[in-house]
Amino acid sequence: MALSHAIMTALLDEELSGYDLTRRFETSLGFFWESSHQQIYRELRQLSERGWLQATPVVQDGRPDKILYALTEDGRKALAEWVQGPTNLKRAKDDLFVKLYNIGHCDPAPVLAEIRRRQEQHAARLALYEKIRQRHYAVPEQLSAHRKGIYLALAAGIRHERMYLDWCDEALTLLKDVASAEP
Amino acid sequence: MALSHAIMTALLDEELSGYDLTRRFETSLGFFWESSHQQIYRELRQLSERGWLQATPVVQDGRPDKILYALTEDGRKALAEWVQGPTNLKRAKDDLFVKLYNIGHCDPAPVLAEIRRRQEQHAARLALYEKIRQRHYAVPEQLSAHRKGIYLALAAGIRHERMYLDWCDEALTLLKDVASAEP
DNA sequence: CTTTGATACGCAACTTATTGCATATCTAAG
DNA sequence: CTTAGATATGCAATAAGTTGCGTATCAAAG
Repeated sequence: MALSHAIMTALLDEELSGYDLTRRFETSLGFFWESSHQQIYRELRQLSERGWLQATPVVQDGRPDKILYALTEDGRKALAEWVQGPTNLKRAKDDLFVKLYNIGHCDPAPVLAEIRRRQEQHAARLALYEKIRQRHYAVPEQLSAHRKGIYLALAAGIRHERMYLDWCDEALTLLKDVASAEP
Repeated sequence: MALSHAIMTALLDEELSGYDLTRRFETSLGFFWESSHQQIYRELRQLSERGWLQATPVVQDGRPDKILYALTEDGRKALAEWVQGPTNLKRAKDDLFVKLYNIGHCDPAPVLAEIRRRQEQHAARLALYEKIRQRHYAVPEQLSAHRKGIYLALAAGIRHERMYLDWCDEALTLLKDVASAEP
């Protein structure tokens, strides 16, 4: 159960609607945690039923009505307990690595192409993260505790993208003659 | 559907039982793809029903009987198609990053402790991967295409562990006064 | 006055993954 | 002789995630 905690984390200091949360999960928090709007809405309903969120319908003018969700005291307590509890480390589960095991049995060209695509994607992400860092987290030592936490998540993202790009270089160099040579 | 492809990949050049596969998923392939034996057995049954695997019961002497699974021609074709197809990139979904967002709202001590635990886990993994590299992949340029692929998965693992360890250092340094200061 | 697009919400069906439990056989150690 | 441990397989229940579809409202552009 982790999406629920990610949602509650997003609600730590603001009330948000399902739609707002969907936006959040496309940026910031979403850099580390993806989710579809369908699942977010379902999770929100379940969390309200469990008493961890307070739902407030808001009638709007000029746009469709919405439901704002706020973290309750119970929710805050449950979240704190989860943060305090143990975290189990999970493997990445990247399909590309499984595909790499198939080189030598399949045509390697599509795998090579995929690595090049990754190179672009990760370069784009890195650029985005770097920009955010420069704008909002230029001097990490001077940030509040809360923002240090967020900065560190961003820093992990930056390190990850750099690492991945370096790996792509290594992979493309090592495989450059494989592409044409073997079937 | 990716576990099924990981299983088929493991069966590329040997017949294995569910038990054997469970072992494989605790080492080698398992460094990048975790799975429980229950799920593996279920997947094996489904893949046999779909005709992608051929199941052969083997009566054993001295130990319990088993079922050996081999990749069929159809299975090989399906796997090749999957390798050729697009790969969608997935976010890591590490709970620890969500927890980082909670620093400043919760007691940060347990998060710090978790980062130290990660440091140990990743150091251990790195040592293991390095050992495997030294033993079997010392000169990557001279490997066959197939083993180059496996080596690159290992290389990604090594880079990942190193990157994570560096990040842990950064995090612990940045948070070292937060631990005592804020509630 | 119609289309496009953003906002706002959700159901249903399906697949995938996790957790807990259960059952055997045989070896080797004590 | 009994117990621990490796080998070998599985069911059932639950949780989590994905995919496809459906319903609205309203603004602004054409």
